[in-house]
Amino acid sequence: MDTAKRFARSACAIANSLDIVGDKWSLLVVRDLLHGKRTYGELARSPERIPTNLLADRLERLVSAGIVTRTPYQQRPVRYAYTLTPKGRALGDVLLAFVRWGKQYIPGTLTLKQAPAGGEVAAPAANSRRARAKRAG
Amino acid sequence: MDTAKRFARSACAIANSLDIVGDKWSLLVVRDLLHGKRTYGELARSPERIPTNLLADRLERLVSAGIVTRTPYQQRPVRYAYTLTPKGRALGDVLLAFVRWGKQYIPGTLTLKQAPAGGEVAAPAANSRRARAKRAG
DNA sequence: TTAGTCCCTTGCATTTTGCAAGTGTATGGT
DNA sequence: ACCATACACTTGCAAAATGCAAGGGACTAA
Repeated sequence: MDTAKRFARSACAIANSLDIVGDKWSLLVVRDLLHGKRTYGELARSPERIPTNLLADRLERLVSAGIVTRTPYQQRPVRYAYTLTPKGRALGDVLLAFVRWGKQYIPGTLTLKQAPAGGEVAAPAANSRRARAKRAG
Repeated sequence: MDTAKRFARSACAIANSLDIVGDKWSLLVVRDLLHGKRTYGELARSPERIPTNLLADRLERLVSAGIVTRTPYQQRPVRYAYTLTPKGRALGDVLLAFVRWGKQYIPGTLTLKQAPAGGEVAAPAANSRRARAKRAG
């Protein structure tokens, strides 16, 4: 198969990298995994509050791109931990470049570790029957 | 104004960088400008073939983000050249990180300079009356 | 039972993207 | 004058991606 068919847009390494992680969420997920987060819930609670359908979608894509691995860490019920592959860990260099650029050119931005409350945000308890009854009026 | 209002998602430098250039096209435009392209037409003719409405939109956004400057390079008709500001040139480090990652982990990808025909693709002559008549049947 | 947690899925409205064609201003050729 | 072409966009519209809110299954603890 030739170049025209093998790549979506061109053979450029930048273009193809962007086709994999060139959106507003993928690299944030990688960032969190690099910071040691491992579960869906931990990722969902990050300060940017990724919508859960997008989190599920991004994890799936990252897994099929060979950037993330999904492994069960408990049974009954089975729960999965998401971890970076070497390919995923190598994105750390890209993230570092973004951090340096952002800190230099976007006033007020920080590394997540410097953010208040350790970069975590509390999640509301949203799915109890009480909460649902309350919303229903 | 506090952090919650000043940033769209969080104070994280990565998140805010992605809010500016975290899509599939912006960094390709920056790449081309770094490679010395200067006009709308040159940018539009890059191998990835950015749709022209998106090119116009991205240039506008990059200008208002302080990454690109638009200056007239001729009169009658007035034509503009797009060039990178220091903030834009500094994105070179991000692009370099993407190139290294892509070349290592996405088989077959290249630097644009290594691509056939110097990374350029011919544009069809699409707006002549003859071409239009031909399409109309 | 009831409440709560965890990990997602689903429905749907809004926004973004992408394709194709059109527009306005100019130059060069005949 | 007339035609072809170039350049730099704009416009219209369909398709895809995003984001919000709610739903749901599997389980634990009270």
